[in-house]
Amino acid sequence: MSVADRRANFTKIAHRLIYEKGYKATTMRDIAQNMGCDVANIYNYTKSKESILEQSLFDTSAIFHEGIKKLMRNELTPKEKLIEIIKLHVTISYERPYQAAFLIDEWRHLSNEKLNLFLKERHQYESWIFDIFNTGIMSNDFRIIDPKIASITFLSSIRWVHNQFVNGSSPKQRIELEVHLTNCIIGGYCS
Amino acid sequence: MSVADRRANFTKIAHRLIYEKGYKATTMRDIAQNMGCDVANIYNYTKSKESILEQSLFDTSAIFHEGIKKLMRNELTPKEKLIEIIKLHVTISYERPYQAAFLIDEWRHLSNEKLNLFLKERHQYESWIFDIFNTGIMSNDFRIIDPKIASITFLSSIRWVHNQFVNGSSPKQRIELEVHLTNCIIGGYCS
DNA sequence: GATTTACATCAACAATTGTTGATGTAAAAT
DNA sequence: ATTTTACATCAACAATTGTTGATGTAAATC
Repeated sequence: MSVADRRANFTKIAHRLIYEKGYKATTMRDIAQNMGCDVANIYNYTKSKESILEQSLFDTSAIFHEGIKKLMRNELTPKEKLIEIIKLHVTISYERPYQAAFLIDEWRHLSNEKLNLFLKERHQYESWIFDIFNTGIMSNDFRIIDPKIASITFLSSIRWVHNQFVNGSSPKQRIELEVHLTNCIIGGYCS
Repeated sequence: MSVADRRANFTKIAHRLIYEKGYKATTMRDIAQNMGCDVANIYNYTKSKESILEQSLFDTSAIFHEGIKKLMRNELTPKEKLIEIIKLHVTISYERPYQAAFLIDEWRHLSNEKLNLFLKERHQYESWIFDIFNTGIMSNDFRIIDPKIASITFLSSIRWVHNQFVNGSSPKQRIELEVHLTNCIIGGYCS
């Protein structure tokens, strides 16, 4: 096992535990036990408990931002943009289900300054979604509805996707989920 | 302030804190401070920290079960049943948003025996939803889709509703949300 | 009026928490 | 061959945790 492998293994174990028990309920001793080593040894892999959460959150947040920025530049219709965003969420949730979950369940355990930064990033992401609905409603691509409610419900219906992938899901299931979500969105929002 | 009022006040404060910070991160001293009294005094209102969570979870779970049992007895079409379930979730989430949130976010902090009981209740609830989709797909009321995926996505899209009500929402917003959810469901699942 | 119930404070407990320092060894890089 | 990096253990810390017992007072019930 290489150095990189061992570090990856630590991260994987830590993320799995935090996912299963929650950040607060996961102790450094829990992680150590699951790695088969002493508590103090954990600090060879991470600076602190919070930095585990911190890195995961901001890494994954950045991936979401990259994805949405790319598709916002393209000349897609509002409907096509929503479909691309669904794909983005499914892909990330498939590739890193634990970390996708942290973005929803564990961000509040960040310390104050990091928390503010995180909330700022999240708000920006939500604004992009809002804009898509706002534009799409004005242009008659979507049904007439409060764009705020629409963007919130849209986000909510794709936020939970990671749950389907935490126990290992087949590529086929992934496609089926993506298709279904796309159908629901089109059926629910589009005119 | 009557005795009942004071107990209700304690419950309200405790629930708000647990909602905001999470069960593990909320200490008995936090609750005491927000009540303006000493820590030990809290134990005049509750047997233990866990019993606060326990009571909330099983109380609210019972309300959901009552609601769904009643509508399953009625001779409704699958589509009408879904609409009634949406109403049920919106109503409960409107009346007790914190407790609705605990059903999703905090149940895992129950101790072993209570946890098993809770999971059993939840599984039963999910089975009812599954049955509705299974029936509705066979009868051509719904589009052709894996009933398991359908029931999971359906539940996911109504699970978050409490978020809209935690900071006090107007009756008008409540109606608008209910209408929108109904439209999305009909558009997304029905043929 | 006497008694029970509800509410309050203080001090203290045992357990658990994240983290550090001292110390050592095996592997990698120079 | 030497030095640095990575990994490991042990003991201990200060702080925080849920909870209890002793003790007292005000309010409600009888």
